[in-house]
Amino acid sequence: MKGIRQLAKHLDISIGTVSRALNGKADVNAETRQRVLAAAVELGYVANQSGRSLRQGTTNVIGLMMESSKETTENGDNFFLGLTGGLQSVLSRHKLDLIMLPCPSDEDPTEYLQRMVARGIVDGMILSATQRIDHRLEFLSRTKIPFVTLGRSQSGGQYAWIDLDFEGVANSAVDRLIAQGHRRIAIAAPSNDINLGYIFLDGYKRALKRHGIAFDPSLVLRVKSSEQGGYQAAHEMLLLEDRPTAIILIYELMAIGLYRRLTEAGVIPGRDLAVIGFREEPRAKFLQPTLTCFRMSLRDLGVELAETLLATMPAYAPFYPKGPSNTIWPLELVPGESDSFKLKS
Amino acid sequence: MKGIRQLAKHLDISIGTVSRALNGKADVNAETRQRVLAAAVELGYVANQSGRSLRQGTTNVIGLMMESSKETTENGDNFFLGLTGGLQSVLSRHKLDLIMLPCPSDEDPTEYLQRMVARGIVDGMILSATQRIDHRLEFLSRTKIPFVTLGRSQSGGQYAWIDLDFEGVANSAVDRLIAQGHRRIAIAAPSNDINLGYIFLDGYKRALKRHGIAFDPSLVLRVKSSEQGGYQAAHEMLLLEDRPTAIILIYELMAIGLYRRLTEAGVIPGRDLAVIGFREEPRAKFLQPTLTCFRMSLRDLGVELAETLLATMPAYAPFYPKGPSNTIWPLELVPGESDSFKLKS
DNA sequence: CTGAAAGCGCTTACAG
DNA sequence: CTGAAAGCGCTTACAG
Repeated sequence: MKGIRQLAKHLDISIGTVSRALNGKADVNAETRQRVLAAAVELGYVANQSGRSLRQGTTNVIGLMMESSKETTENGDNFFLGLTGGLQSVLSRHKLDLIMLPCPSDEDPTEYLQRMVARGIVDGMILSATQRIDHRLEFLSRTKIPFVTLGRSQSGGQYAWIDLDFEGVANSAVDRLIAQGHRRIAIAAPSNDINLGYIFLDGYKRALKRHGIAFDPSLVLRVKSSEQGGYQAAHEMLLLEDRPTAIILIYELMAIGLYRRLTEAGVIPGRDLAVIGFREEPRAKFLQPTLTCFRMSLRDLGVELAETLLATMPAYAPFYPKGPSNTIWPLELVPGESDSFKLKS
Repeated sequence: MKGIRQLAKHLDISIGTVSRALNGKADVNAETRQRVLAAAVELGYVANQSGRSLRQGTTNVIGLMMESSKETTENGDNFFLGLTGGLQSVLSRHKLDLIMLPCPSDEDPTEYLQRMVARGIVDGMILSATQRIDHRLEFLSRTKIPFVTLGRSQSGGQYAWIDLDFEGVANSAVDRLIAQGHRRIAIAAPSNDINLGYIFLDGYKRALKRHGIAFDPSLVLRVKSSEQGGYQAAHEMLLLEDRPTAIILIYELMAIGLYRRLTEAGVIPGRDLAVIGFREEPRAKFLQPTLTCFRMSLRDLGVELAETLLATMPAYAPFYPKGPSNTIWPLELVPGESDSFKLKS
């Protein structure tokens, strides 16, 4: 005999009472509860999750899906680990555990997600790397699994999401560069179908328009979201006939590769070319000259993601009355030396 | 009605036959099996994991425990994502799923592990960041949960582990530096209680002894396993009265911070100071001059970890007859420019 | 306040 | 080859 039955026998009471005591139900004698709690600690008893899940229909587990693409893996990405702290601080309030689900790079993300959901190992999902057309969202909407995404999509209809303020970043960056006299401003955008690339490009176009500058497609450099991509972007930019005087990057690690290619070519950031990076990154802090970029708290973002998800789950919605929400997450400009020069006109 | 019952009703057969067909049991009529399989796909049926787990006593899930310490998080760590590909390629052979379990930095790792194990959400565990004294190993040994660790420990008695060949790295690095005329060789070792620091230090001492060089404790720089730690190591080294002519690093990202501090001080790696880094890292590939370091395949290591774990699990041991094993994982030296100069004597 | 019992969704001996 | 039934470990109406 094992499990709750053993514990009940040990205490010479019924398993029902043990369960109620352990789960903090009100109608349990205070002394009985103490005895049960003490015995549970003593015998190291913790309720088997499969038994609970089967009975309750919930697993008390929230999944964070990650796509371990080759690109991500090779370049390192502390993004997810950075989120977990904030996520867990919220989830632990409700005794929910967080697990990370790495989708193998050779498996279709939608199929992987379907498998995980159908197996019933999570009560809710947090998705990232949202694609412009993302079948995962339709699937989750259809099967009524609570979820929140980091990143907007054209798919999925009404759903909860949080996304970075790409529009704001594009505006700040373009305004700043134009104030310094720049007119030819390139951007390095991801070459895949991730939605943020499209959103950023739109923001960039609108910002240019506001300043009466014509959009030049040749200044949009499509590269991988990686250091190598940054290197590639610099390389392609240097080959342009009418070379831009400034560049905005849309992935944090691009700056490292970009600096390297520029250095090879004798082009000095902040003197010969204005560079504005994306998210502030410890690894990019060591760049010389220091990079102008944007700051945000991964932990706070994790908190917001968790609260937004819980707001969509009936069992927790009362605690988070805001309901399923869509949030644009602000980033704060951190001035560096990489764009601190006025263009001679 | 839902689940297997609904599927069975739809097909007008018993749930037992549905289950047997789905699970590939031999004693099912071929045509029946086809019908079941087709219907399952059509209706999107996948067996509920809680039901299976409860009945079978296994979850078909393997956990990879990660400690998202502040240090790790801030510096980014693609190490785990790099392992997942190899891990999953093995686990998927047996229809096992991999989940990553991030231990919150404010929770005791042993307690976190106990909670996860007691809840019964995994059949086996992969541990990392092994400490010299690591209570997790004793706990897992005691409760007979199959596990493998990345990193040796003094705890836990007989158990399966894989560890990097720190001794080999120390030997190669020291031999190489001494061949170039170096006698004062510093090392930057982690300041926490992680076991690899101790093992590396031992290897380093033995290598020095082999060459008849006295060990000088002041040349052991205890710093954080991060870029900042590398910066700190360079800083401390520059303050030493009798400055070393070479330094060996024990964490891959230290090189980046170290280079930065050296550059600030006008000390050029590969000319004024020989530097040998640890694991080859895409992020460190951009360093100039190129870093001498050690290469290994994270994917292959993932494969080995998974196979070693499965060898300890009765249900899978027949496929991996090597049994619970201890493996020293080799690393291959990749010569760079950072130590390619002969010391004038 | 407590106990006895039902039942969550599966898999698997067992009977035929 | 298939069906009927037991039972994995829990929680929770229900009865007292």
